[in-house]
Amino acid sequence: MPKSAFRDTPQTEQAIRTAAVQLISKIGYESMSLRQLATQAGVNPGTLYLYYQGKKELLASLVLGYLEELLHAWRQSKPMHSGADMTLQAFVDFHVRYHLLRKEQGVLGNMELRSLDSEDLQIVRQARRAYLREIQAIIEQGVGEGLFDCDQPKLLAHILFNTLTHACSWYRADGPLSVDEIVAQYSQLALRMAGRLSHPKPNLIRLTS
Amino acid sequence: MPKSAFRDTPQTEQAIRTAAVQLISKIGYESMSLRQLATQAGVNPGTLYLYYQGKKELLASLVLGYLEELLHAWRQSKPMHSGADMTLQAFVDFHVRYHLLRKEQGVLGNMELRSLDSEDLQIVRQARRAYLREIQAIIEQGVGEGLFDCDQPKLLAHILFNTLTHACSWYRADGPLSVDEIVAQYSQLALRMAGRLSHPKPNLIRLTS
Amino acid sequence: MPKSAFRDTPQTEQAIRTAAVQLISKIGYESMSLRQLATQAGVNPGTLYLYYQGKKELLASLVLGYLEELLHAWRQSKPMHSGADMTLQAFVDFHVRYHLLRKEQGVLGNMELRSLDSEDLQIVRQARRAYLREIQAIIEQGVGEGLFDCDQPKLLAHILFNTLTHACSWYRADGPLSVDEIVAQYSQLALRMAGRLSHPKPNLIRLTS
Amino acid sequence: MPKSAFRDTPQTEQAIRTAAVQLISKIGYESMSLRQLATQAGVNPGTLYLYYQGKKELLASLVLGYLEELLHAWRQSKPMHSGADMTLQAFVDFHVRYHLLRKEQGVLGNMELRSLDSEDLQIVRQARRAYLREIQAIIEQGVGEGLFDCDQPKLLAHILFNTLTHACSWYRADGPLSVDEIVAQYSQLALRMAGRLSHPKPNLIRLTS
DNA sequence: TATGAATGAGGCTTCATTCAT
DNA sequence: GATGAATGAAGCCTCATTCAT
Repeated sequence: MPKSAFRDTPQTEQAIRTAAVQLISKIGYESMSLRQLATQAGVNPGTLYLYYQGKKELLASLVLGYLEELLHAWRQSKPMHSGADMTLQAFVDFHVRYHLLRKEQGVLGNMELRSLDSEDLQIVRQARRAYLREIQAIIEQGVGEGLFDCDQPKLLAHILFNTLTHACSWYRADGPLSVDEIVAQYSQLALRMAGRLSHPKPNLIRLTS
Repeated sequence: MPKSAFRDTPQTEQAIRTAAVQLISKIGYESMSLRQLATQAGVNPGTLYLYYQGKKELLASLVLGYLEELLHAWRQSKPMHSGADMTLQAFVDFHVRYHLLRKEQGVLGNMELRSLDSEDLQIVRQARRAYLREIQAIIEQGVGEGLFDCDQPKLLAHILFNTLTHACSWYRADGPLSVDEIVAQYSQLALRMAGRLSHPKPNLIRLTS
Repeated sequence: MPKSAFRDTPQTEQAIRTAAVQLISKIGYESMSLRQLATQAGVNPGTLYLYYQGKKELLASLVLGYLEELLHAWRQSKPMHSGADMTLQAFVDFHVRYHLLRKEQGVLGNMELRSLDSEDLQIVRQARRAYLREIQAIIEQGVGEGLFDCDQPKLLAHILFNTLTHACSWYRADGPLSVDEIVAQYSQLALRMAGRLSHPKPNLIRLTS
Repeated sequence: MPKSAFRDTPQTEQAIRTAAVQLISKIGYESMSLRQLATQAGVNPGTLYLYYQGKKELLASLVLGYLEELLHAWRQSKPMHSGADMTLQAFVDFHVRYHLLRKEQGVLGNMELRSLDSEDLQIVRQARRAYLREIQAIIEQGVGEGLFDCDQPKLLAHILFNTLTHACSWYRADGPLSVDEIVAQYSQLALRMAGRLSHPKPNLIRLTS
């Protein structure tokens, strides 16, 4: 499983990115000082500027990297030729599991992006939209198949993303629920939110995607 | 509709609180400087310290005030002697509407509270738990009545709070959906998440809560 | 034993003065905030300005009061018609005892007066000089009587004042030396510093002061 | 004449230390703002924090440096194999001259150390004690040699330090007394305070310290 | 006489950032 | 590619002081 676009990034930059994600998830982006980050990454504060133009660009890059990797990973693991209900379950499994195992990344997924420049913001939003479209597509497929009932697939995709990502804000490895159990919970929840019909209308002939 | 404990708060303090909520919702707590806040509130920076011991205590007070007012308002408006499905709908209606009309407050409901002292944090968490218990109670009532299907009511309450509050992070007054429509969407969603049974098992005699 | 010029000072002002001396001796003049002082004195910060024009004037008044009271008290207790050696001993007894029993005042006696306005400074210095002249007079009397040996009486007075007042900076009520023992130590020291002659030159007729 | 441990300190730090000693001696530690200090040292306020953790640590370092340099310098210049009276005179000569030529340092020697952290305070006190022990040793040697009469050598050392250091609080280069004359005055004073016996008891065999 | 709310200035400190080496 | 010293701006907070009541 490739580490996405940052596979062959120099060691120093990886150290910075890893340290940044950890720090941001622990104390928040605004609270993280670049001195702290540099210390944690084991480099000099000035070094950060060899890789990023400033604190904001670093954040943009992290969020973007997160979203791109997420999308990439999902595309790798999503099932082909499945019914929408199966695909949705696969998605929930993927998304929740991905974040529970990378709790630090979760904060990037739910982060308020108020700190970004509007330019960076647009790029990030685009990447986010690409991922949301994947969810939306599943829902629309399900509606088309008569499996789901949803009249605002785009909105639901947005809400689902928020709800699923939220898992990692309360999950504790030593909590009462295992990862599998949590995934199961969210899986059920997602199907319900999508209005999965117990008895799909089988006769309806769907012609469009 | 009571304005909570801060109804008869001195004019200056109200100005501070209002300005703080607006600023925090716009640029975030960490990004808000007390100079900014003072300017927006129309007072001198030093004046803030006549009302709060510091920036953190201000945040704690705001979040606490928000949670207490929220709980109070809900207790005022919640229907008595209704079935759990009706009550849940009433709750969604109340909670979503409340936040859509007070978008700035919404950020307080979803805010990471990393900035708080552990003492303040505990108080805030307690207030939050009190509100979550209200949701949990509805779900449990519904399960008891054979209307809902949920084996983790506490968790669902937590998730519901997050999902519903999330509404105000994307709602635009000039967007395509009206408040009523949004409320309807979330209402349906909430019922689904609670596993509302189309055909509740009427004959089943429930003895336990 | 009258409390000097501040005998019939209003209760509030006395509370302020007492609190101020205590606070200054404990944390220093610069470190003492007027809020602290007001709190300790049990009054409102604004009230201080009914009695003093500002922080500096308060200090000037305290130091002045201290010096005047000191001079007054010494004049009350100094022996008449004694030899200079007896008088010096009486002085040391008085001065050291006075300060050991009023440790807080001691700081006023050794305080750097850098914070004062030059006008206040002059007044304070004048009062200080008046007290120093008392010491100087004793020394000069002793020299005249052939009891002491000192060619810089004014300087010695200055040094003596410093040395004796210094006592209260190290004295602890629970230390190994009693007040009486300390007084005895300083008494001996003072006589030695004044060059007390074991065998005063008795035949020398002194005509000048 | 070694410049102590701070001889080969970077230029910037030396500028800070020098400026700090000057400012503190002129207006006092509490009154000195770090902005003032930075300006005087020709650096940016933030630069101070590259060398010291805060204002208090700076003071601790200055006082400690002063005491260590003082002790070092004295150990360099103290005579060997002299009688206690000669050594005491050498000490007074050294100590008074040292401070008259470095009036700014004098304030460090007499400073109230209320502003220090208790940890720093302990270190400073230890350094101070080391220097006082040098004085005490001279006195005790003199007593042992039958030259001095003093039953509280430790106390006398303390008082002597205060009295001698006090010189620089009134000395003016343009005053009536030259440095040599002042040294002579204090030299006589110190011998007297030590109870120098005109006719030491030569036959008395001293066995104890 | 005394208060309490408010102020403007300035305190110490830390920030993101730069740049010569 | 990386550093360490330095900066200017700004952070939170506290100060002495004023003034309507």
